[in-house]
Amino acid sequence: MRGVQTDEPVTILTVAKEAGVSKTTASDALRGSGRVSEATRAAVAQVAERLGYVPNGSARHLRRASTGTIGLHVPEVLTRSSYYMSFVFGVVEQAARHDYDVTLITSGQRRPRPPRVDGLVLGDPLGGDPVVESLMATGLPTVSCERFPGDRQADGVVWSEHAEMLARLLGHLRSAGAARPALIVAGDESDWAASLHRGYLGWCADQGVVPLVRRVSFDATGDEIRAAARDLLRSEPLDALVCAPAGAATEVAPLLREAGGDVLLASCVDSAATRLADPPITAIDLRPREAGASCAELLFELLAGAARAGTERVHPIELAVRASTSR
Amino acid sequence: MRGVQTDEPVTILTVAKEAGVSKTTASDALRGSGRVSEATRAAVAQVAERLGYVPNGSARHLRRASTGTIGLHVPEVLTRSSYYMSFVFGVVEQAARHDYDVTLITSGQRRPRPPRVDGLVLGDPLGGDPVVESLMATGLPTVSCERFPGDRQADGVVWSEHAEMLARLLGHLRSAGAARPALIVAGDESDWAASLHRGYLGWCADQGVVPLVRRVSFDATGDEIRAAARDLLRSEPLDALVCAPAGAATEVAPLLREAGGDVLLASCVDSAATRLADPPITAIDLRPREAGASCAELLFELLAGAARAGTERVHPIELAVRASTSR
DNA sequence: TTCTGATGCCGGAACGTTCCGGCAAAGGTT
DNA sequence: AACCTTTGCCGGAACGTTCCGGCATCAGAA
Repeated sequence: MRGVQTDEPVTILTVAKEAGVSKTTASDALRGSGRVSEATRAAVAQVAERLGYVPNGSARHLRRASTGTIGLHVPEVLTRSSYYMSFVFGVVEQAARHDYDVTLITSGQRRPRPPRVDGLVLGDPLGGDPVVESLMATGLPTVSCERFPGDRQADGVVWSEHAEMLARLLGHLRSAGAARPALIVAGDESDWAASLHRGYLGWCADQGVVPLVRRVSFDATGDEIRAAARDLLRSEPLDALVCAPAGAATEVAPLLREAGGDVLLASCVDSAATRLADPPITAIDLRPREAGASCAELLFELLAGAARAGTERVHPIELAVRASTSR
Repeated sequence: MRGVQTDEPVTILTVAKEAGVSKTTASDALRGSGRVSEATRAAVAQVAERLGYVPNGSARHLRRASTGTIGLHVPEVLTRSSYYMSFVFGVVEQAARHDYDVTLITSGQRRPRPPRVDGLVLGDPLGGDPVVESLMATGLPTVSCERFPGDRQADGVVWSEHAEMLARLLGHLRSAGAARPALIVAGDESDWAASLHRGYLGWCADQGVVPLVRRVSFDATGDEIRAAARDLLRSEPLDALVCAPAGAATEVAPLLREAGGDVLLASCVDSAATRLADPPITAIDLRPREAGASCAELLFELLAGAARAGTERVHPIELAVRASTSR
């Protein structure tokens, strides 16, 4: 059995002819538009099903002046992080549900003009990123995951309560015996890092704790992060350390272990690496796949006019407490 | 500045009119088809550039009876593995280079009929996977990464010399003092695991070593893999362990450490987790991103007729020797 | 009966591109 | 000079869909 019939494509004209109606009626019946009797609609639908009719996307998009595609941008620098990978999958999955394709836009390739897409999803837009700036300037409907750290915001924003969750994490550390948890966090070019920093300072102020922060660059290497951790270990008697950047916690874990001292360790980004570390590392699960899906969903609502520009949505995140933060 | 001109789309007719030629000539000039003088070609190209002309993909695909999209399938069970994520990015990147979009096909969603794509890339097709079977039956040009463990093969195959590389790894372990390296590997539903198993047995036969293998399921959990490792530790005095499944090595590392015994450890799949483990774990770098790109490239050559069905290509992989395999 | 409006269906145009066939002019060959 | 070939360009058709406007038919109201 060779499988499907590859001989000739079945178009709406084939369906119409077979059902004994005009192409207009066939189209209306299948689309639910126009005026068609229930009997005809059912008959056409059945014929379409039987023939295995699949509408030609190109023709539809040409007629409709849409592309059937959304663009997705994630910061190039962290492309390899599993967070963004999951995020991408979430977007793709949700887009597929709406019969949309996704075109990946990387910072790497120069982008002289707006891409042929109906809308854009920006994952963690960085302030000052020229590609993001140019995408925001296209005027296309846009949804960003986390706020854009600039003057102008995207038409839709999906964000999470990072500051609040960090406060919960810090509270957990304190109840586990840490008097003064330290923080390693990136600069304010991403709204996520900025929120964490702000949340940390706020918690410290509330609790009467003297802040202990080291800042690293957004695309910090393992060496840079270890240097920051070593610096913390040198300067103070450290009892707990929260690492914001993805992968940072696993990178400093060996350092803390060999330093002895029983330092509690937590990460602001959960991943397979933190889950499988020895001991497993307490982390904030950002649920990236669901975040991606949520961004895509909001974009489609914007495109359909079901949501209006300026809509913001909170994406719930979770705290996964593990062995690394118990004595 | 509001950015680009969103007023009215610039089509090939706009360009033609502006350049003072017909749409046919404009199209020929830009596409490089037909007969156009060099002077005209340059003039049209310049006008197109100036007006920021971007050809309408839908119209082109409609005319050309192509979709401008390729489908990509990866096993659902390991979607979260960073190997597949990198693989996907490799495919997307290469596709973008050819002005193609990529639609992700997951095993999850039921797929009643062939998707509207020009061709398919199958990452690690599993024998018996119904989705893979149905995709292979569509008759669409298909490239698989690793052979399909069934009767019929894809039109193009990109594969790596896993058996040979494993032999090299085993040789390295032996020269590091291991007399009888053990192997934890999945069953033969994937060609990759089957090759490793075969390669291991071959090496053992060559070297006069008695094989020591434990098999696990393809989507083995951490528990299943740890159970296999514990079983090995119990049965024999273990001096070296090679873990085939992605992530398996990092899962058994703590076990080996607490067992003492100084067991050498290596993984058949490199990842951030193995690189960052403590100590870093020797692993085979499958270069997934490049593998994805290679699959996509082969598919495009098949589509263009530049490669013929049945083409096979070897994708080079590398051995990364790290601290986990030295005494 | 005739008018009105709703209902069910349809023909044709349009979306922007590519490509087939054709036509005039220029150049080359007998 | 008559003929053929090449070159450069063009008009029109086609891809498959959606949608605007129109045309019957029929039921109910006048």
